[in-house]
Amino acid sequence: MSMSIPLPGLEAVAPAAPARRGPSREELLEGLNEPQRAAVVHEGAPLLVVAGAGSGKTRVLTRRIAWLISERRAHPGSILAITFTNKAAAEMKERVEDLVGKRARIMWVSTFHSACVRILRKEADKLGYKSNFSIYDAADQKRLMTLVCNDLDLDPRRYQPGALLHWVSNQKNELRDPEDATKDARNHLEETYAAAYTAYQRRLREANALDFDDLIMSTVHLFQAFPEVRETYRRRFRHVLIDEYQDTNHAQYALIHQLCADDPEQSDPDAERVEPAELMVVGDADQSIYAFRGANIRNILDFEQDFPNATSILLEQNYRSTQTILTAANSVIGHNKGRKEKRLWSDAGDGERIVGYVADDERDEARFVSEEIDKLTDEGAHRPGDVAVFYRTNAQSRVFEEVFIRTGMPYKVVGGVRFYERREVRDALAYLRMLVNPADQVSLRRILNTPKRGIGDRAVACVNALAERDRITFWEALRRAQDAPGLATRSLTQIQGFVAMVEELQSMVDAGERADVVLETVLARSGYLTWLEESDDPQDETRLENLAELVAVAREFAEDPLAGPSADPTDVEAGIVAPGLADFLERVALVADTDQIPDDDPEDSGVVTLMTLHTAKGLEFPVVFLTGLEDGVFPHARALGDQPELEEERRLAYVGVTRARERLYISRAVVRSAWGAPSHNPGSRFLDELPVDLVDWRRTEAAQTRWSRPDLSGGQRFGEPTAAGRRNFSAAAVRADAAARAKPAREIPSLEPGDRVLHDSFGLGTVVALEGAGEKSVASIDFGSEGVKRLLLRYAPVEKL
DNA sequence: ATAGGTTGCATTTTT
DNA sequence: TGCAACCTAT
Repeated sequence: MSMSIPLPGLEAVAPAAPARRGPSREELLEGLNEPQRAAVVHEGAPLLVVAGAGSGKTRVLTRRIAWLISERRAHPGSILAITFTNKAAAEMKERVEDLVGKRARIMWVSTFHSACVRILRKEADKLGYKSNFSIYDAADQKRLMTLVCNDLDLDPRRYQPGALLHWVSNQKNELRDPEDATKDARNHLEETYAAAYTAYQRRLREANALDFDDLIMSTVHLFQAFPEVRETYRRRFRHVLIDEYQDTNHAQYALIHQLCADDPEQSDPDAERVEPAELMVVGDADQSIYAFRGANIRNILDFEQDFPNATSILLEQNYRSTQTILTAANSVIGHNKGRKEKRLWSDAGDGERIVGYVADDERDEARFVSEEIDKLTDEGAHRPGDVAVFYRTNAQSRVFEEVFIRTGMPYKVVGGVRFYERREVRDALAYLRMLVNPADQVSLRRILNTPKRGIGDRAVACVNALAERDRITFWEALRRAQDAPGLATRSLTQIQGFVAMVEELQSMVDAGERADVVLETVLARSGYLTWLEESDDPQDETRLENLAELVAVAREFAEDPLAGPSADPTDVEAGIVAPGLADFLERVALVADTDQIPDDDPEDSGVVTLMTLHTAKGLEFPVVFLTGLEDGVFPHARALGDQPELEEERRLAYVGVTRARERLYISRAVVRSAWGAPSHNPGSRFLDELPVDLVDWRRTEAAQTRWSRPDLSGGQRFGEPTAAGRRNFSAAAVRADAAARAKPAREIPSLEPGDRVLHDSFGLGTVVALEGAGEKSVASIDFGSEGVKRLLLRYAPVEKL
């Protein structure tokens, strides 16, 4: 009989007698309001905590976990808590640890993705993966999809990798595998998409890689296909807590369901019935702003139907903002249809009125913001670090930066190009990834000729041809490059040098060398450092610094005994594993960034924070400027004609407003330059949804139109350069044509159907047909997986073999 | 192999 | 307008 079996290692560290006396009941409930307490002590049925903005949901989560451990004697290893960021997970863990001590460490507090990776590493073989699989992020996905598009010879104008990936992501979020997608394709477009999905997924598998969406989907599929595995985890996790439930997608919902709902098909009917885990989800439908990424607001709206007997608790008391700000927020969000009524309230008093400003243009708006911050700091009321400026799109940050630089206002833009997205950082990580997982073709090909070592497209094509002929991985083909037909001796020598270097580095990894040491060796041995050092591009200076930073991150990681989301603390504490290179890579793949948000150090006055509204979610600032409140900007133009999208924009506005603690400013520009031409924008409809008496308009449109009326002919004049650009286009085409004609004709290989040829980028091919003669001769050549191409022989870099 | 020109693109992005 | 990716000419 299979009783509840803890996972290996659990008993080993289960503290025999926790010496430390836990917190008392009173301590755990101290300072909580009634509904918060109810949520903390709730037992049994699934619980939905509807937590309005600033209502103390993190407190509820941490206290509840502490309560479970210390009052209800739950084993910490039986707790699974899911948050949306690793940062939030780390904070939560720390806070629980403060309450109940070190034993809290063996809880699983992580993101969906980290938790799934942990499960998948253990069970990878069941799905036909190796446990050293790579995790592909957006950039890797794009590279891979681009390869697929070339493979399938898709018209790049009709089928863009980005659009295909978006579609694939949706499929995965809906748990639909390539077969499902193919089966249900309704038209040619969908068939093509499904074919791309199929090929993309095959390539991922060949690379022993999973993308972000796969992490969730594969775990769900694993639990579906292997009931005994599912049961293991169902038995293990007796308490499941999910934060930000409104942002879950269907796949994540399914995963929760597999763990926490009644299991109709328990694998062993004789087994003692496993009671479903106790589930608590926390969220706020009004703050659901990620539908565009697959989040499904229905998950939270339908919770009570999805989980029978569910109860819900409403947290409406806000501990963050003034009543004025909350009334404004309630009023705006009240315009959304079909939402469950919720009214935030505070006993902190009304506070300041909201300040409104209508600017002439975006410059004027930025100037107003800057001056207003100056005033606040001069008065001593606030420091720059208290202030945040929010906007709808990243492009809007530019004017603020320009004006802030000029006025000497210290600021920081959060978002934009991130550390781990920088080219040099990605290169370095690609090296590390291919060392751990040589099948990882995307990483391997990225660094094969970076820095330049004379392994160009042509050599790659030859090796790739060999890989396909012999059905081996690209890496295997590199090792056997001497067998590759058509490979120049020089290229072969280079490849052999590369292979030797990689094998040497791999032996370091196999010996368990620390991540930072491997990284430093990679950078030195590959010639990457020398390459940057010898470059005269001033940007490469920064690149070197970034790499130094990356090494520092790796070192810090290697020295942290509890590092690595994959490293089960259970194992680490038992001395089974130390964090290695693979763990470092996992951290880097799953953790967005080293903290971008400036921390609030009371010692210095800090800097103004600039960010998009999306990034602002979960944060709070004493002073908030909500800018660009114009129809077409915010709400965004693409949402104007669409009710659901408009409601999501409104939730975004709600999120923005509720970030403010004391002072809220709202502003808009009458004229705003949007890519080239200036446009006249009407005020945001959200402005009309604010109670009039709450807003102190410092300047209105009436006041400003009197001075300057937007000049429509001016707009046309601005439009002209575009037309000039169009003319340019044809002139350039003519020039290019002339240049082509002037160029001496290249020698045209005489070909016959059946001839074998080598093409610089398509690799090996067979001539299928010929048309035309002399300079106009065109050959149709079958390049195998690259497809049949029609090539004008005068230009095509083909060589008869 | 690489610079320079050309084209096309332009919401939001916790993982 | 500003950029990034791509292509092409050297």
